[in-house]
Amino acid sequence: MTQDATTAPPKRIRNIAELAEIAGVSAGTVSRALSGTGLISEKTRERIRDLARQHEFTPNAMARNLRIQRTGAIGVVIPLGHEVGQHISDPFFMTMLGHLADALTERGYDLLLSRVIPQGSDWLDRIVDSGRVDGVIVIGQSDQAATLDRVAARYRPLVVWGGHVAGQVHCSVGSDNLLGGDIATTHLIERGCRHIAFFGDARAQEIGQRLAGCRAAMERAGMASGLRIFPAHLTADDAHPNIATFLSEGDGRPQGIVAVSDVVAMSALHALTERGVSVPDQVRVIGYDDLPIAQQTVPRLSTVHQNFAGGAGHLVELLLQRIAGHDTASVVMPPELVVRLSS
Amino acid sequence: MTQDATTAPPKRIRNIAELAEIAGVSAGTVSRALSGTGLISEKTRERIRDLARQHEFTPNAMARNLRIQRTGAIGVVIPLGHEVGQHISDPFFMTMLGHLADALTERGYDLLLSRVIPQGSDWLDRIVDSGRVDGVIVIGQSDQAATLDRVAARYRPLVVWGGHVAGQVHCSVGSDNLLGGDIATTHLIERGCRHIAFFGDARAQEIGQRLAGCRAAMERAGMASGLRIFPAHLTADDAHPNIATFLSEGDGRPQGIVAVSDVVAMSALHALTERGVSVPDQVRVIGYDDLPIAQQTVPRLSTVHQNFAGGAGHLVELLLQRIAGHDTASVVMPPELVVRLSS
DNA sequence: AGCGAATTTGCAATCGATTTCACTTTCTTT
DNA sequence: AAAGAAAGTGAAATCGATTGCAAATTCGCT
Repeated sequence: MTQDATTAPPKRIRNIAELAEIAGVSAGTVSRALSGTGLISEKTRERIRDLARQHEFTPNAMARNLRIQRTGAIGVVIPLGHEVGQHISDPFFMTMLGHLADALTERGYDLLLSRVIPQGSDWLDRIVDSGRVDGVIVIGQSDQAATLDRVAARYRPLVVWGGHVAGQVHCSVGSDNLLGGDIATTHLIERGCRHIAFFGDARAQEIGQRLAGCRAAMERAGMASGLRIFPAHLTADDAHPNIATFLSEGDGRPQGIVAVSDVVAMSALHALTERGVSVPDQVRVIGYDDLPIAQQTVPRLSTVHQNFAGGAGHLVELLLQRIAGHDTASVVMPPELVVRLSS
Repeated sequence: MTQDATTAPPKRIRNIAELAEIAGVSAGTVSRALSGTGLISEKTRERIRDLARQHEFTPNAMARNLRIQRTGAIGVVIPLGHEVGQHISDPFFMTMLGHLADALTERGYDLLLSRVIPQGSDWLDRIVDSGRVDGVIVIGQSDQAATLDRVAARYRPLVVWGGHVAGQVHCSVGSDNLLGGDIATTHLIERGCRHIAFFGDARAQEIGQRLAGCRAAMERAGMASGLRIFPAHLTADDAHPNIATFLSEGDGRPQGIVAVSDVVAMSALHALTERGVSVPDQVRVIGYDDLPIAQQTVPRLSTVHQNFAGGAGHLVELLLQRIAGHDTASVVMPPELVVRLSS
């Protein structure tokens, strides 16, 4: 069985030393030729690179990482804290993840995905101390603000997607949830809603902020008592029972729903239409996030736009700054009201 | 500034040797105590573990990986080949990714995400040869079957989500696309459609198979000439122009649409309702995948169910088998017709 | 041709944990 | 109490690439 030497190598090279032997040089020289760093003559560099290509040899990444003390990977953590039922396939996470994958790939980093259900308080320590990543991005604060602050105090390359509160230790990127909740509610008030229902579980920090914004708007309009809270989970299915309760209140029920996310809003929309309640005529609905699906609902969903692409860019940018040893301030982006047909 | 010794360690331990010095033992003993392997007395093990906990010390993963020659990470690759516009946030990828994350985490593996736009034919080689992962899962064959086969011939721990064709080299897990296309089409025929439109770009292997199934069903019904093909992209926005063309055919237009995915179907639904075409009365629509969003459309989408959870489980299971050195056969799962309200 | 300067290359230490082998300590058993 | 078995521990080699330093080669110039 004869093989073409240029396409099928006779023997697989396992490490830099073996290639060095074939090339008749030392391991150090091979390293310099392949990595591009260090002084080396153009001639031997080309010769060794050709040889490496012929033998389909790639230097072992683990050894390299150990030596240069960096991994070239960023950990992206999705904590599913207050929401046991919440799944990683939630469109919100996925939209964020997609943008992060783009931004990180562009800068030459790999993305190590961890989906954790925080138990105790050392879930994040395990990740940052694992030595597998150069930095960590946490998507969403959930109800873990204390843990985030504690770890951030000792581990610099950490940034978090979420809300900002005065005095927080960790560096965060996110939109102004207070303002977001406010403009969503104000919008419904302007459309004539006197009683408003807030669908969301306020144990998560960001959501608590949106609720606060919602409250502020109601108070400003002198309608503080018109706010009713339904602790809807973020999963689509869980919204249905809440809708049932909601409808059971008959004519005294709220005329507007401020949903904590587009997914919850979508679920509410669906449950309402199924029961013959017309949106927006009988009940107005507004979501939060402005995910791609918000444009595909019937009627098309009004919502509060969060700039995910920009946010992902900020997250990565700030993280690289922190990896480089610089200090960074949190970023708060302004949310934007997008009025479509559901409100 | 006095610090509580149990919560705030005086000095950060950098490696196993430093901890060994504090404990008054050798590095080897610390390794044995922490890793759980090897003979060691229960007493010293506990003592060293306590010490490690106090000092918040975790052994360096890169060094460990280098020594034991495994990374504990699986590469998950999303090739965006024939669909330039296709985004990682496509719900299909995300659903799959979510299930994979679950299955891998459960088995103690990390997930290294790569989103690649295949250029040339070495995109996959770079990943499998990077030395950063113990195995690779590719989500979707796109139009890269040749590359997959070539790499699979030399790199064992590789499994692919997608269709199966006779003689293929790589190990795949997926549903029977031919049958899936067939039952979707047959269903529309049974509902009285004489002319049928196929929305999808057949350059991708799986989609070509679905189209073939569609053709087979039409021929069996003696309606081979009633099939029209629209090369719709998988992105939501791209479907609109196709719908426009579709509608411009007036009364001679097809009465049924076989969409290549739920996303395309959703987009079609939306475009149709927006133009006042009633579904399913005037046009029947059936999707493919049965993503969570299929239950949230109006009207709720009929579709061909793919078992993603089971598929992800199979992918991981087979991959681990192959990592262990065993050989594995491809898995073809039966698709299932789910009739809801759009057909 | 010869000398010093500028490049290249080789040698060996290093990153941090694992593991074999040899040695010491402890425990059984008669 | 002594011999043998069993268990625990330490020293050193190992995984594979990088890099500071020294040695060797090439180059330029008179």
